[in-house]
Amino acid sequence: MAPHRKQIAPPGAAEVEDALSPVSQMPLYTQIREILRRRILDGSYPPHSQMPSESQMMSAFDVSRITIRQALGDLQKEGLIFKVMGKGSFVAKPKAFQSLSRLQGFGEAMSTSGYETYSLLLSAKPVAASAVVAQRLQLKPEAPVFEIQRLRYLNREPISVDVSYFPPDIGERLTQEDLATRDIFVILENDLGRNLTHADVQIEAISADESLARHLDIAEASPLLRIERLTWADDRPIDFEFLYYRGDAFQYRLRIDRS
Amino acid sequence: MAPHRKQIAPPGAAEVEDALSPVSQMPLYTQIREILRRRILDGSYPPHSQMPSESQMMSAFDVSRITIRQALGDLQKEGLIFKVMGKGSFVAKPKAFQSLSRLQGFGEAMSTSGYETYSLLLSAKPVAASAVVAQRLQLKPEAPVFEIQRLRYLNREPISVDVSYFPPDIGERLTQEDLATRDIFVILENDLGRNLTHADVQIEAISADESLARHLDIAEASPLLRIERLTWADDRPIDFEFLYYRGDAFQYRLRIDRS
DNA sequence: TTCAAGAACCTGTTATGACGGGTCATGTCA
DNA sequence: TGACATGACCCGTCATAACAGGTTCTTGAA
Repeated sequence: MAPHRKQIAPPGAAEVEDALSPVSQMPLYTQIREILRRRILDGSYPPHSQMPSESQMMSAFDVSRITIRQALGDLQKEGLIFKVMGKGSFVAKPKAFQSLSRLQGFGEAMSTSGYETYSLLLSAKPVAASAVVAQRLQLKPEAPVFEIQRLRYLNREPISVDVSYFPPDIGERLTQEDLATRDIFVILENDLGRNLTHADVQIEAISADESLARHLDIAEASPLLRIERLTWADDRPIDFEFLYYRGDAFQYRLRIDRS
Repeated sequence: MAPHRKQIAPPGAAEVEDALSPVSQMPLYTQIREILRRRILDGSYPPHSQMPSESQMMSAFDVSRITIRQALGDLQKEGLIFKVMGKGSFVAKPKAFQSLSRLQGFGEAMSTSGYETYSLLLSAKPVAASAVVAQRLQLKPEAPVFEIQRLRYLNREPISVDVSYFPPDIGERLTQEDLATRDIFVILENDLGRNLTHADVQIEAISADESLARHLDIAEASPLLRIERLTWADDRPIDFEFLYYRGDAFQYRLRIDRS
């Protein structure tokens, strides 16, 4: 048999509840995972409800169990569902703290708090992806990427250095936009029509090196928040950023729920 | 064949580099995952080094590829290794991290990642609440509160100083518990029957002062993550903490959703 | 009627086999 | 010598097949 690259749209099968991406390049388990995610988020599968069993999904999507399990496993590790042996898979309680931890651009977040922000474009040029950048953006090492370096100001004081990496096509389009006053998130969504879904964030503390200290107008070795943020649009990484915030001028705030 | 419940210690096979748990109940992939984790943590597989290929591990452990892949997949999810298609699996730069998506105690979070933690009790005594502490715990300034200072270790290295404030009744009961090895969260929930609901968190970067530097065995002015965390139980603030994490050894990770 | 043994499902674990597609070293040909 | 083709090797994806062990409902015996 030739299982590979089979797409999930079965010929003339109207009884399958969901028409999957017709000619998608994505793996089957990814397609199924996204369908299930959509059903959970739009309420088709309400919180605490039991999902169809693995064998039911095997029939519904016409794939093997290993494929279903990979999709479910992804959702489980995300925390969207949980499984109970002998019983089935269930929709987890939805996170109710999104108000305080929404994926927002810096300007978006600050302007709603009444702060005044703008950016100084330090550089915008194509470069070869470093190992980390390539891995995060799912590209080959040394693949061409677009690098944008900005210095962000809050109330006329420099507060952060942002180094962002984009796939080449996106980066080119961004240079035509007004990066000084507009958030990249807003440009990606409104002008480029990308559907931002979520971001993975890492936060740590480092010392400012000479370059960062000069840009941020602080002493060398001052403490900085270093944030690594990978933003996803429809399950494609679209924006990988290093953000260096002045430790004396910025705080990250959020609310965390006990599951 | 009867593959299930086979243990990994092959009869009289001395050439297998690692004698696996002889009569373990654990699944094979779990055993293999833990062996690989130990090799990474003890330096047998140094950071950035390439690990044996999946087929080599298949032979070495005498299991099928799906089993190896499940073990490697777990380690990858944890961030302990990363894979590059066409090349192989590699050991990631080690750095402890904690997910911010769930409200967890430090020990809870670390032990699920296979790290070893314990605490050294620096002090535990009643004090008068400072302005900030009183405001957060909704008490009058100078009201009596219970202060607990601990030095937390991760893999035998000091990683954070925790200063916690509790209402007096709670503080007294906590001193009777084993604060060295048990999470305060767990004690509050299980022993004191409190229903933890959420926490408000602030994160910033600061420089280590002399006292923190001495406790954490780092140079003065090294970068630290300073976390202020107010934990709530049924809409009453119950635990206010200052956490000072070494910037070179710890990071926070989270996923933020758009909308 | 009560209770225990199954039956029927469910997820967990594992083996085997296959093909797709990326990486890299090597050898061949111009 | 240099560019290119090739093959060995590696991870990614997917199918099929089994058995282990937990949950739940049915059924038959005491």
